[in-house]
Amino acid sequence: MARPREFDEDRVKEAVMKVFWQKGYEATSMQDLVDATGLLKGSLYGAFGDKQTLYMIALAYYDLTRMQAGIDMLLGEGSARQKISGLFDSVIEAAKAGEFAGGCLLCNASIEMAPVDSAVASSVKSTIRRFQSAIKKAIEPAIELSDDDNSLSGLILSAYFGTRVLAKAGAPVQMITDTRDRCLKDMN
Amino acid sequence: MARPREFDEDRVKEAVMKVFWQKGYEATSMQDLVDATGLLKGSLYGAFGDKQTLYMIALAYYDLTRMQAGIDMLLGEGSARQKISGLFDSVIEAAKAGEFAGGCLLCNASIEMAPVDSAVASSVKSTIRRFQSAIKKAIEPAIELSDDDNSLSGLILSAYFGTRVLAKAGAPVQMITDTRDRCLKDMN
DNA sequence: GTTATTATTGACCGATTAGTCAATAATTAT
DNA sequence: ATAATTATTGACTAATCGGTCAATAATAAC
Repeated sequence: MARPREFDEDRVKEAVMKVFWQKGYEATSMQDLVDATGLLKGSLYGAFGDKQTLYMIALAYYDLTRMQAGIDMLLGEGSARQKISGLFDSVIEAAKAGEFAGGCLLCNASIEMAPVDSAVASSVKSTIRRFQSAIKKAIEPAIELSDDDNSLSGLILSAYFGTRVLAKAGAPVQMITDTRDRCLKDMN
Repeated sequence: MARPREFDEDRVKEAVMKVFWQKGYEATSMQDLVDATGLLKGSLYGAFGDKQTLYMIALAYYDLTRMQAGIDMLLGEGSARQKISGLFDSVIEAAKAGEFAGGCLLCNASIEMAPVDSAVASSVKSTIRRFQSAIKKAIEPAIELSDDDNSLSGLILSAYFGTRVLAKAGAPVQMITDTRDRCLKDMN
């Protein structure tokens, strides 16, 4: 009963996400999003909303695609060691591939936007909770009964975010492998 | 032989640093710096240079004051456990005090600027190296001879940056104390 | 074919951006 | 006093910012 859209919604979300992922919120202009999506400004506003809304959509899409892939891996087949090792290996691969300097949109959003945008803060916190839960489940079989699994999952979570920061800083990959190896050592 | 400056250089650096620390590079306007320093735009440009140069100055001042304080603590008196505990306690205190959401300018710069500004990248990498060296020295007395002190210092470094991210995301303080406690457990 | 509805288009807006500059002021050396 | 030098001032610029909107186009229902 109306004119149909000429674009694929997911392709636009993916393109928007990648721009925010790579450049951050403030450094991204609406023109950047126009260039990346192929849509004109009016269409972007009409279909999705303003810049802040687009950022929330990008964040949700990152959670749905990238973070969920990690969570699925943590909850899937394999030993605890394999899973935690895989977590850090994905950071190493991203850093080597130069995928946006090995960065993580969730991490970037935590630093740039969460402190000044409560909607971002609550979205980020929710993803972090799910992520830590998955880590906790993944390491459960490997820790001693006397151990506190909260503290080890907390350490792995922190270390994971930390390696994302180090990767962006251009620190040597060695630092990431060191971090990974020492985390694995805690799981014998 | 010429008109003397009316401002104290360090006070201006401190003010500039705090604005960049709190808001990041892109979200900070020259007007923000004018407001924070009390200097007019022309004076800022004349005395220090453009926005990018001011950011580098802020970064150097952060290193000189905040990071160096941490390094001095790590290299000073006290047991290894006390020092590493103190590292994370400073994050907890900053998070509780709400000091710019517990953030760290070095960490922010790593994420926002290092990937797009090689001068920032090299400055950040240099500070990170000094910081890890201090951590390594601090834990040396506490680790077994068979241990690889590189990997433990790498883990602590990653975990430290990670807690900075978590603090900015507004994650519960529990996550930071968990991380701290588990790091200390590795040093028995 | 006509109507209703929605998508696309690109010109347009006021505000803000980083940065410049000529005029003026304050100092020291002579 | 005068000259030389540097700091302060605030008006100014061109470009870019996020966001709007009326006109046009494309579809489905009737």
